[in-house]
Amino acid sequence: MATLADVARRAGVSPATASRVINGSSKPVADNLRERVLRAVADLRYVPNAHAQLLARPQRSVVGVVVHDVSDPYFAELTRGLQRVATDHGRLVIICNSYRDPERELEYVEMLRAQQVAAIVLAGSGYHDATFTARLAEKLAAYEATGGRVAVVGRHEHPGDAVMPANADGGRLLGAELLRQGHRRIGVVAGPQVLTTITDRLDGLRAALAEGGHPLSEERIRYADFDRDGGARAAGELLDAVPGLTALVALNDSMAVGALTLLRARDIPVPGQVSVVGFDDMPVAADVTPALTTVRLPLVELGARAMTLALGPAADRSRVEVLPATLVVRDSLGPAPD
Amino acid sequence: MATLADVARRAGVSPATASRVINGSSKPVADNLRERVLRAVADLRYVPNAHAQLLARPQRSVVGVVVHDVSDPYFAELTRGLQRVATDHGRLVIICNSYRDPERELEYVEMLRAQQVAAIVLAGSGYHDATFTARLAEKLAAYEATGGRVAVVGRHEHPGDAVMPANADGGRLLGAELLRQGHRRIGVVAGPQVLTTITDRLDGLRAALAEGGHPLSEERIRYADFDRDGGARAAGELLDAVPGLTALVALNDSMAVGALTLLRARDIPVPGQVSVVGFDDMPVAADVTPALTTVRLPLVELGARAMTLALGPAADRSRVEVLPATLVVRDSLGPAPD
DNA sequence: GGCTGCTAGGAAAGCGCTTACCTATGTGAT
DNA sequence: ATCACATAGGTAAGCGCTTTCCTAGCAGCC
Repeated sequence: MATLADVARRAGVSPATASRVINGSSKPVADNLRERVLRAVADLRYVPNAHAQLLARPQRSVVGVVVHDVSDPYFAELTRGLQRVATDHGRLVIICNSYRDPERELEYVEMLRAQQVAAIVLAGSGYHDATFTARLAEKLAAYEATGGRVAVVGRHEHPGDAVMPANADGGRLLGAELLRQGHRRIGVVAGPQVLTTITDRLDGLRAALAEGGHPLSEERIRYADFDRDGGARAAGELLDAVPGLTALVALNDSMAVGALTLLRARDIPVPGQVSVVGFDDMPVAADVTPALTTVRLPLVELGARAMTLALGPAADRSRVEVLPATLVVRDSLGPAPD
Repeated sequence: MATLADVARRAGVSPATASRVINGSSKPVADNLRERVLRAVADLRYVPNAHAQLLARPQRSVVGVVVHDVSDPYFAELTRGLQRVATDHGRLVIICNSYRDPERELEYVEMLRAQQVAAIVLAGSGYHDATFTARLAEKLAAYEATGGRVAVVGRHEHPGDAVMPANADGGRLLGAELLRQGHRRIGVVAGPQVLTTITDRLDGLRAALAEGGHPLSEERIRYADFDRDGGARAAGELLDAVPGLTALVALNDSMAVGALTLLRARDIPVPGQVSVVGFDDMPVAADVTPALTTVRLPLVELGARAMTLALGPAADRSRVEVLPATLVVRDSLGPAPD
């Protein structure tokens, strides 16, 4: 690897001068020297060593992002927003998949700190686990103490900057619409109960149903894995457990698709006999038949805002932005049968 | 940020000793000293500066990945394989989205070189553009000259290690199956013609049809954008241009879904009147109605193999692994109507 | 022509770490 | 008791870069 010294030697100047030319320093350099340096750079295919640069002038050029899993469409969208803003700021981004393992999340924060990243964005859902939350907060504080910036998306663990989707509002929208269409016997296909995202959505749904005079009873909620199979299984259990069920609320679209699959397998018409609604408005929601009624979260925007907070000027106090949820009406929800 | 020197001072030892206990060096250290160092590390929440470490002992801990777009399910899957292996090797991964912009790809290679990443994995499709290919090869060579490792997935540009999906075989499988089911008037919804992935798939399809005695005529191919809208538009044009068309081959699943949408909008039964096949077997392929017959590519495996090559021992000569494509039969392909 | 005052370029320190090399201590053998 | 040797721990160099500080050279002025 060619070094600055190599370039300087070849150009017949001091490393200081070479550095000044390469970084376009404010200090003026004679044109002939400048040219010689530039030629040497080209000849040697010199690229400055980012680590040495960082050591000499602490100006971080990489940001870290911790998500549950980039290959999940939810995080793929979120990440797109994060990346866009990071790229606009000239930053590279390290993406870490925690696969919903809190321990791994902690490890990654540590590794990112060691990498001296400019900022860490933690995306995903928080956990109902006080011990973990405390340890995470502690690690983040240690990182921030060294000048790092932190922003979280969709989770509450951090006392600083946060961008939140209106999960509870989304649940509320769904509940209200279901009631409006006459549904009373409603089953809920929920994800893992430890995730705050799930409980937030559920809280909104509960509130809307209670306000409408038809409170949700706990035995009509099934906590399952956050994917198709989990959705199908939970839907099956609910169908068996609740006679006369007219609607299924899945707390994300993957589970809703699973529920749809199960209903088709049982030859139950959707929405003729049972309506299904999802959450997140993933691309798949529009592609299935019937197309899913769901709640749209501005994921790209959420990611973009989070990265903007993380990379923009630090605020003296914590900023929390909430981005609205909207109902997307498609075919999978219809009026309740008599 | 606490430094090694801080730790050493607090523990009352030299930086050398502190370094030795922290890195578990082979040199033995007395237990009481070791303990004091460890306590100091804990007290100060010391995390070694990865850049300084890298400068002192050139042992890269980060790898770079360049993809078209992580939020595209194709790359999401690929990336999952890449990440898994990188994580197993204890490496963090920087993911760069080129958004199919060759210029940006080049820039990223440069930035990754500056970051001294241990390896660069270039994923996606190559371009039919000799100038670009040469420039890319040159940049990669410069990077490799500094000890970096390079592997490519799904592209031919690199003289070294490569992992390839059997794109042509996939096209061939589709062609053969179409013929077997009696289809003769076949339209092709292709992606951008500059992508080698597209032309490879097309070549396989062409070969199979030609071997079956029904060569594909060029006016039955429409090059469009690689997404739903492109697929819908191209499908519409083909339907209008080719009377009696009985099958539509889309060169990826997104375009196939677009085609399906268009056919439904025109009330054309699938596969009753027109069959549709896709490529890639993305999750959505199983979710649409009718479920898509498509070609499965082992994407996770492809990514994993590429990262394994990139992180494993260097070979003296280039290794090219081809991973097989398989036909996934679902409902969207039926026999040709009379 | 001699002085001041500026400027372009170089020398060198230092960022945080690892490690080769050296010193001082303790051990065992004689 | 003396010496040789092994060994724990320290000293310092150096990784590649930036930047402060300094020097040498020059122009401009009286």
